[in-house]
Amino acid sequence: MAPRPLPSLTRDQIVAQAFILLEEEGLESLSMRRLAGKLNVQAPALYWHVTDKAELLGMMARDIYAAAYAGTDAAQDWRDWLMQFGRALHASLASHRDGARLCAMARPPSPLDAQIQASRIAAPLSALGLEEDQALAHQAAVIAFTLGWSTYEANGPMRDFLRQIMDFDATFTIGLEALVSGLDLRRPG
Amino acid sequence: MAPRPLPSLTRDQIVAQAFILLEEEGLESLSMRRLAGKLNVQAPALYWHVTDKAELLGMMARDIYAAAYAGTDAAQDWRDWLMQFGRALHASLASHRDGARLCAMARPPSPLDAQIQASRIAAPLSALGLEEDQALAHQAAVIAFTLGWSTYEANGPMRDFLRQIMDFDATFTIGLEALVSGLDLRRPG
DNA sequence: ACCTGAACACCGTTCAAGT
DNA sequence: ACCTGAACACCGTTCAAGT
Repeated sequence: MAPRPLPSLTRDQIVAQAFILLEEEGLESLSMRRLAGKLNVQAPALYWHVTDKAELLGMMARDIYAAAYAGTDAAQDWRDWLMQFGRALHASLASHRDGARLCAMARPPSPLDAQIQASRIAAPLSALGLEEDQALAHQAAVIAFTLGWSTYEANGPMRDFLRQIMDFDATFTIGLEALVSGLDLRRPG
Repeated sequence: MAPRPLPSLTRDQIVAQAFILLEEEGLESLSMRRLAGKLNVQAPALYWHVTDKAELLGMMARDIYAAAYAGTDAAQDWRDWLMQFGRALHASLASHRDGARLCAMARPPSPLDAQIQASRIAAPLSALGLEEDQALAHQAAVIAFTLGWSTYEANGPMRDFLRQIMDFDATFTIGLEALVSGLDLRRPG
């Protein structure tokens, strides 16, 4: 009765619990009301910490991408970096139920200054010798391929069908290698 | 042959009206109730023609893919076919509001026999000399890349951000070319 | 065969009011 | 500052009943 404890909600707590709920029930059942229930709070309470559900999903997607960057170690060259990053993103998307669908529908949080953001994103590849334009284009290609692939992988019936006719993980790696090799061909020199 | 007393609903009508509603209001507002309203019918009436909303979305996704295949003409070789198909799919996804998100969440309709379906899908590339395994793997790679790319393109804030730092269409084509070239490298001979 | 009316069990979000 | 209670305007889906 009357549970009014000192620790109040934080955005991090909300996101963490949202991931738990996602794992347990799937994206369809990830509602603000259920999430609030898990946090022993009424649904409107969430709106003090978060502007709307889209922002919450955006924060979750941000975490999934962040895990991919964190899983990409120091690389020999930009091709190595892209391969590592593609595999890490693939793993990160697969590590959360409906991770790919979540990222497919999430809007990016806080549109900061585009140029600053761009050079931050390009930084790891720039450090390996790519110009910023190329760094962004190549990374976008790898993300698109990986997100698209993971989308199919996350689609139950589609996955069951494709599993019967190909080795899913091996074919992903082959495709990723093909993409990175192809990007290499376009390099001057 | 036998004349019907009144023109009743058909699945095709429902799908056609769903595309109109999608264009006008977006995926968020594509509800069974609104769709029924547009068809001058009550919502439960739709459930006589369609098992559920997921099936309806599946039929819409099927049409989007079908347009991509229809937009792929006779090709010189399998690389040409993949390039054409990638561009046609890109165009088809972009031609409907939220087309990529729709395909990302739709489940494929009617899981027929996997082997039969597989050879149907592989047919155009098999005719150009690819073995069925390669045909499926290469087509899956192109679809994944294109769907993933279109997903970002359809994401309003993300698109606005990326537009500032790259030429979206040109970079798509470059990535697609890189992917297909890279697949070519893996060909024996 | 095909559709309506009414209902069930939900949603996201707002907002005055409490603490 | 942080949360509740109550409400608004919706959802997808089921099902008995009508035609």
